[in-house]
Amino acid sequence: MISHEIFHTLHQLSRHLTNKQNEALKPAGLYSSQWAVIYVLKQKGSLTQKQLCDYLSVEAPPMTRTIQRLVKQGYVKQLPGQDKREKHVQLTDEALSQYSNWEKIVSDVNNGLLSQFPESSQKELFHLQKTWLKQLV
Amino acid sequence: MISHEIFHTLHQLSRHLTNKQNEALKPAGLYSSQWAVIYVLKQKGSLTQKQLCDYLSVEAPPMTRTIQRLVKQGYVKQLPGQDKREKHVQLTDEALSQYSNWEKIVSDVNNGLLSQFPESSQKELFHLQKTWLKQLV
DNA sequence: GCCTTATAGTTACCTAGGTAATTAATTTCA
DNA sequence: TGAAATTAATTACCTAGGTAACTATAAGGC
Repeated sequence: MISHEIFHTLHQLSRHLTNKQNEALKPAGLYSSQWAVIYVLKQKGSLTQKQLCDYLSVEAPPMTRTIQRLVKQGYVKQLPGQDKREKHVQLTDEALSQYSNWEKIVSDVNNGLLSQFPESSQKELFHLQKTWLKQLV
Repeated sequence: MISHEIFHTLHQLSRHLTNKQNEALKPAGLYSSQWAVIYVLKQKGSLTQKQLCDYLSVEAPPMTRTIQRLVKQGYVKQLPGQDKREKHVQLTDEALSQYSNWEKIVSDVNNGLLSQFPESSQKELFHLQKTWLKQLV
């Protein structure tokens, strides 16, 4: 019965990686959950909170909190949409000007975490994860 | 730059699996974090909280909370050790008598989550995860 | 022996993410 | 058109896990 071990190892890996990312982002005043939102917004431009939830597979309430913190820090603004229920979220100029710094911080920590792990293994792992996840969702 | 995708996929997988386990355990009145403790205690017999933290790679405060809930539910007891700072934790008879039910619940949900994922892939994924984790810790 | 340091556990407080219930705006449909 | 159902976002409250500060016990150095 290998299932228990797979789940446990995956859980530990996930926590470890998140912790390391948070540690690296701390000097920048950001948390990993905030970075995830910023990263998506940088690529997509403007999204409703619902769209952000769908992209990141997160429920609405935690998304509301993460965005409100980003708004308070001045990194994100919420614009009312045609549909008045929606809030269109986008990065501020301040966030755009800092993006490359943040991107470097995250790239560096990620590369450090992967540095001893051969690229072929990375690709294989990624492929397996993606395949499994696709079956589950 | 594959790193961001690996981290994101792994994070999503971990959340999804935990959510499914919690859902399955709900009728039994248990949470996945409690099950993790019970599972270790069943195999090891009696452990101090420190040892439990080390086995599960969890900090002391969340372990205290999880154990206190298990104590309140009558599934775990804390015995003072030779070293009076320590608390030796072990399963109660009540927990032992229910263990096989819980074990079946978790096995079933785990197997369900893995049912479409070939066993060779499971083994490969587990191997890669374990290898990576070993490098990180 | 005594004082300092280390360790086990707890408490308080933080982020991350989940469900349930609520509100306001939009759709649907009879 | 007007009532009912749906949807986007929020609020309140829960578990999960992290750090910092604290308490009580144990271990070491003098």
